[in-house]
Amino acid sequence: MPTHTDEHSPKVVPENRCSATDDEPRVAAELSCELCGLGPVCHVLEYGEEGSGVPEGVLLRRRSVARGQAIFSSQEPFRSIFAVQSGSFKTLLPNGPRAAQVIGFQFAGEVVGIEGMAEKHYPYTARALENSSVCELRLDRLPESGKPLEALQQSIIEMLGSTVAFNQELITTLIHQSADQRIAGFILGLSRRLQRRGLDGDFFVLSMSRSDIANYLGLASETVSRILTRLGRSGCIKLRHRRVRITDRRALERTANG
Amino acid sequence: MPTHTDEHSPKVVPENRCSATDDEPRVAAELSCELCGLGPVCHVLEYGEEGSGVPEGVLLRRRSVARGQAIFSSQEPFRSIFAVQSGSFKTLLPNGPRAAQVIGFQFAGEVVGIEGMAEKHYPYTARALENSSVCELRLDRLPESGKPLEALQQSIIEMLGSTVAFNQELITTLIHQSADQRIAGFILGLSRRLQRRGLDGDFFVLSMSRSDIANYLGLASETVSRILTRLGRSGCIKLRHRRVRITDRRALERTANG
DNA sequence: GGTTTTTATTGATCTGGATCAATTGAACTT
DNA sequence: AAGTTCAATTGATCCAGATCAATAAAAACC
Repeated sequence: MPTHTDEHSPKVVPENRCSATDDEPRVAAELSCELCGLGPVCHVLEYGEEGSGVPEGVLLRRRSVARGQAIFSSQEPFRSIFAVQSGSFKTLLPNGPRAAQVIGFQFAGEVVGIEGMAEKHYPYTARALENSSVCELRLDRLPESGKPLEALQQSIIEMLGSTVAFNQELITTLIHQSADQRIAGFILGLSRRLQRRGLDGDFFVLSMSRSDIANYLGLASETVSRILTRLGRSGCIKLRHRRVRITDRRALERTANG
Repeated sequence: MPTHTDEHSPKVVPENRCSATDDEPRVAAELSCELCGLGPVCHVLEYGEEGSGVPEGVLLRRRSVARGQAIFSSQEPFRSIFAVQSGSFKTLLPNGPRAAQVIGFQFAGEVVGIEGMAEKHYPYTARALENSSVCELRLDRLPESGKPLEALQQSIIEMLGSTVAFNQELITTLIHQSADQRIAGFILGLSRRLQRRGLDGDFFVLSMSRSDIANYLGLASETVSRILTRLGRSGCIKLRHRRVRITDRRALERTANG
């Protein structure tokens, strides 16, 4: 009988919870181009510059994506890379008979789909975790545009390089870290990524489910749940549903480093 | 890392032969350029063509590397990508206070170091597992050579793309597969990679230690040892010291798939 | 050759996190 | 407001693989 709730805490929000005044952010604001990871690429293409002569819509297009909808699917022929303008996505690698493997999450300002450029087909599916919007860059139309490719390719190389680095980090994490370390590190990672794009890194919404997190980190969803509440009890974070507030970053970092 | 598909038949007779008397192969033969993963790149640069006009030694250089020696180290500024001509290497990601993480193995015909191109510094150290030789391609000298970059960059993009794909596979493996599956899959993977370069895929030498394998697969070295002998007892492989012969590929594949 | 050092095998025990199972709670529908 | 459905929490149990420990076998060295 887990009724430790009522006796001592009348109507007060429990310690490890966010205060009731923290409203859910209704619709995420779109990120400005300066903070976007596609920035360098767009700059090469002279978007955002005055009188660039390239008609908007040929190479660059904005789309909104409903929660649960995919912007592209695994095996589809490659056409475009996308930058998240608002909202968030998960990427899924098909995994034979088993359920798909979550191999990444993307937030505002981050780029999805470059891997497709190398392989000619998207290797994974990208699915919106909430109502979102993206910038689509039609790379397959680039030759027609008459733009020089060299600088663009260099940007692509750099983006692929950071993807490799990120994945190698993840591999190390999966091999060496305990479940607690992984989850503390995951929260910190999200926080830093949001901050990099000028968003709030201390209070944010986990747009993905517990089982998405579990799948991504190689854990059971029950374990994720347990550890999140434990992190709440130990004062590192305040957690309510999918809203997280980092209350003791130091302690969280200590947990992440073992 | 698997890069592109070969259409030529093997020209090199590998020294790690299939003799019943288990002789240690003394010095592995060097791989021909047709079977090398750098092939497309070299082709772009018109190496191997008659009268290419580019003096050998400016862009391309051959080096031999003693066992235990590093061809480049993590954090060093990027200069070259390398193709393994003979022998084998492991790549090591520094991992804070802990021992370095093995993030990959490279064999004849495979390419090492491209990730450095994106980051301007090598992210990892590449160390020879045995006496080996490499082809060094001085990409930093490329601008001076007056060669067009576009096609080369496209090859780099493709190589980085397959690295990403390979790592994402590895992540899935680490998350979903049991220790037995990982090791069976590891052996099969080595076998396929050797075959792709025209080498013997049924009998080969594990040039890396049990703990290198363990580190790479996220296991304890004792577990690797135990499972290897178990695979031996079940008739999938014959194992003596570091020499492996695949005796029942079917069964091995069944083990790898669970 | 013999001696030391490193690497691998095998056994015995222990544990982090998976799995099974039962509620509880949110978010949609109507 | 009351179902209905899906996500999350919490508890109890179990096991794959880590860890500890003790040889054994290669490789390296003199």
